[in-house]
Amino acid sequence: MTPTQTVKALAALAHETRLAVFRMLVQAGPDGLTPGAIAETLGIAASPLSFHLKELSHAGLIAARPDGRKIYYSAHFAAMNELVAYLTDNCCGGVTCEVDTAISCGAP
Amino acid sequence: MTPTQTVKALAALAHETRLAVFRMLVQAGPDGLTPGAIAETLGIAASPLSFHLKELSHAGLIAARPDGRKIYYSAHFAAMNELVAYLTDNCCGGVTCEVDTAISCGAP
DNA sequence: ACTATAATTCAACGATTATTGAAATGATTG
DNA sequence: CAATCATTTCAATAATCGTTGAATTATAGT
Repeated sequence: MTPTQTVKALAALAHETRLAVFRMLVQAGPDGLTPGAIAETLGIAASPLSFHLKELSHAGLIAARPDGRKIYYSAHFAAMNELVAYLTDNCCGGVTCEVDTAISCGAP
Repeated sequence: MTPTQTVKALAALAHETRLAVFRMLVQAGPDGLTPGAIAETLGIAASPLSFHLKELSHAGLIAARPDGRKIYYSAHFAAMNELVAYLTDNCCGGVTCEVDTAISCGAP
């Protein structure tokens, strides 16, 4: 993961609505949720949600899976994992520092 | 950690220079680094670095420890830990999902 | 006290980002 | 094929963020 990609991902999460959306998707698991369901739960309009989903998608943090006229968005757990790993990489120079950032979600 | 605090922390990290600074401090460990050392390594001017250090500090991600006319900045590992925990909280609804986000840095 | 060093502060300009509501796309249903 | 539902796109406005360079504080050494 390049610094630029990491900055993109962090910027995507650095917004109250998008952070809430991402957490919803993380908690929802691999099946994901539709924009309609998210909008209803968070009480926001469809238009801004679509904008935020695109931001998260662009940052590689979520994936879209069309199904009929619905679209299921789900968290991209590998990307989340890499993001965390990037932040904690070579923590304390690798000395006197135990880091465990393994995150295993979704696919077995 | 509140959503607002989390957004602040993520926004602080969502910048190329600040991300590089934070990673330097994470790798440097509890002793930290001075702005002078950071500025020289990253090849940036003192003024913008000071601005970015303040941002990181405001977000609670780093701490300042004055020593004479130098100031040592160090990563606040607990905050990093909480940030990661917030992102992965209740991952997949806690079902069929193994998450381990323990990060132990600094003090033995 | 005087000078040099370490770091911060300030104001102003330019650039990026978020929000709004209306209109458009695309796919099912009757 | 027309109606409807889910979602996206668009343009304009408002708000926020980052950079610059000069001026400022505070400490250390002579």
